[in-house]
Amino acid sequence: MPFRITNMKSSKLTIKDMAKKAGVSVATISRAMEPHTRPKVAPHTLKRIDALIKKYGYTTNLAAKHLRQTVTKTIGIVFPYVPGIFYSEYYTHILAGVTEYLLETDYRFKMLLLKEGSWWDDYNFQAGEGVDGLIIVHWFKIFSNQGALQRVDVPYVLINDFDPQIKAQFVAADQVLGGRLAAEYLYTNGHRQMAVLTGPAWSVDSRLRLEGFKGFLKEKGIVLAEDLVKEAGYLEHQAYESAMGLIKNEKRITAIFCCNDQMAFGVLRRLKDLGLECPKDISLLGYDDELRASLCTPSLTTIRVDIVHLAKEAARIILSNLKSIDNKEFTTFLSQPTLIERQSVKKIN
Amino acid sequence: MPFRITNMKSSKLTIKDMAKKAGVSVATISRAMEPHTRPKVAPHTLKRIDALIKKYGYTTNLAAKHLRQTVTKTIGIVFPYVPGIFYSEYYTHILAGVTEYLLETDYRFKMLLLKEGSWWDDYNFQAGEGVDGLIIVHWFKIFSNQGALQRVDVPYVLINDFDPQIKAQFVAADQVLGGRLAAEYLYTNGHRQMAVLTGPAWSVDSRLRLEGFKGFLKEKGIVLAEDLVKEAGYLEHQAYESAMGLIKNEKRITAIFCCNDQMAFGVLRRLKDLGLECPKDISLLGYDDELRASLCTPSLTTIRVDIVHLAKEAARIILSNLKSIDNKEFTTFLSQPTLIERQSVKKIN
DNA sequence: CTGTTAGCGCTTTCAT
DNA sequence: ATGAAAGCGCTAACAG
Repeated sequence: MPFRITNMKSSKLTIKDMAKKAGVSVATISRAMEPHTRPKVAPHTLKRIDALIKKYGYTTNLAAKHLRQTVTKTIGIVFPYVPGIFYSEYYTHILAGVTEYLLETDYRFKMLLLKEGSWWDDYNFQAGEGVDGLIIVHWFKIFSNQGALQRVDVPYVLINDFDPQIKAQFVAADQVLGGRLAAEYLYTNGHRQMAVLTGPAWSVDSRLRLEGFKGFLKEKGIVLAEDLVKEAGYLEHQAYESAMGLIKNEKRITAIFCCNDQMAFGVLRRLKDLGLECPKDISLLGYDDELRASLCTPSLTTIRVDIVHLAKEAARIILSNLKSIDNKEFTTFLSQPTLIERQSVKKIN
Repeated sequence: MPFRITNMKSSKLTIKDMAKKAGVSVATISRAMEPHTRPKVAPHTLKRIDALIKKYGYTTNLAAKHLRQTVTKTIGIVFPYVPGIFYSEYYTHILAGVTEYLLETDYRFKMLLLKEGSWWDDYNFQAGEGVDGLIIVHWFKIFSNQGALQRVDVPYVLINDFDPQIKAQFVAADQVLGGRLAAEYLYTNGHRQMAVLTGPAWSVDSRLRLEGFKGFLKEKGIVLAEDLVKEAGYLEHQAYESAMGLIKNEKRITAIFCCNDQMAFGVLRRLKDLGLECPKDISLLGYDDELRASLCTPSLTTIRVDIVHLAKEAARIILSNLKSIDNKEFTTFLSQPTLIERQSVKKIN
């Protein structure tokens, strides 16, 4: 016999109901609900109210509360609504870092997923939905429209995808350097004919990594052929597909630089399926240093960015900005990537 | 020269401001903001309003909006605020599944983190903070107090931690069966002296897994000694510590069943540091089948639950319940775990 | 210590 | 097609 739920929303108790039950005014109930106003209520009244609240399970209506007071004691993080994002440690470690930091504070945490362009295209999304401050990931993907970012109505910090044009607080890794490190390492190991698998077109970081990579090679007089740079959307399965063209290319490449580890894993699988060996036949260089990178065979040489640290930093900055509300500076926190040497790159001479 | 932000919140445009600018009433602006009411506004008025909205970047205040209308077109997920949760695929894959499903709909997604007991202890948390339906993970951790769960004011679905006592919609894996599979496999491979590393005390699932494990052994006349069952909070580093006592125990164990993979990885590391070999010296059995399980050395034999599928199912159910608001049944979706055989268990005779 | 009251920004009848 | 006005549930200023 199935049990039925009734829609309790309609019968939700309001502060008025509680006031009536307790024989006090709504103001008194209100005061009893917040730690810092509780001392204003007489102990015996408090006791009675608390009992009632417990009995009926009254909770304040947040919408109403936030309409009155703007402080919500909540930090939000915004991700673009792209498929597969939670399979990538890049995103989950941002979550890990931010929440780890916030857990030690009295701030709540909320994550919002935004469809592309939603912020602007449908005017019904609002930046500060119950949030005092915002950490924004892939701002470019969400705020592709001119100036939309400046309209966010709470203090915010952008993680990565650094763009000096944007006057905003950034917490980012030096992706150009990361790209350079990759190129330098491959070059030093004797590689001259290389290919690159990039992230999606909207990714500023992917562009910067490529820029750094190309930049170093250019200094060495090497130009990366157009057809040796392919987009694979940061996705493992897409890289698996795209790798084909790179490997079978008439220009015999000796190494592939993947703009994230996920894509490197895809290429690795493709190589195996093709009966090729890494690094013997083709060397591979990743980016991110995901957990799997040290476990796969061969273990993956990759560029490491301490994203958890970056995320904690973002949380720290947002909270500090909240304290000194209208007097903050656009500092830019830039973290240095490092190369983690493993087994996926062969030394050739 | 640092650039300054001014707190834009204070200067946020309201519907009144827009009405004045457009020379219409607030009602007209309101109608222009929502697709289904837009037809009620004359085309030329609409055009003028749209331009203004674009120009000033006006967005409606969600708190005010939700105070009037209860529908938010948003599904929320609630996690307990415990450290390390985003390092575990168990949680990130729940996120992956739910969002993957929701992405195909016109629902927004929001994730909330709740500190232990917050729902009840501080009465200021409210279930439906801008959410039409809720997916709740580890309900027991959040709603440890009697009846608090029943007070949630929106339709909800609980993922895992199945308890037949609770009259609610569950989407869960059959953890008892999972535990049985583990015991059966070890038993079949000749193991008789085994130990177990469990999740935190509040985890219903961990308890169920252990129950199933013990249950099977009991049928075979084997009783698990008290001191061979240790709690390690589902955490890798904690398992690394706890493993010590199990391994050095005078009762010479031949295998350890870990209630999640993370803990198995911790034990694996401990074994290595102790100069012991898995599975030669001690066999290991995990639970969850994380990505790393197939990559570590030795690869980990583990119990697999399709958590992504479970999560999608939860999202599907919540949406379907929302359609037929006060006429839903407590169906319980139970998924079957399977054993993934790899290299971490030795056959002994 | 407690109550009265204005009003946060919006949606939605009800008029016109 | 548009406007006037009530009121969602709450907080905070003010009065007592």
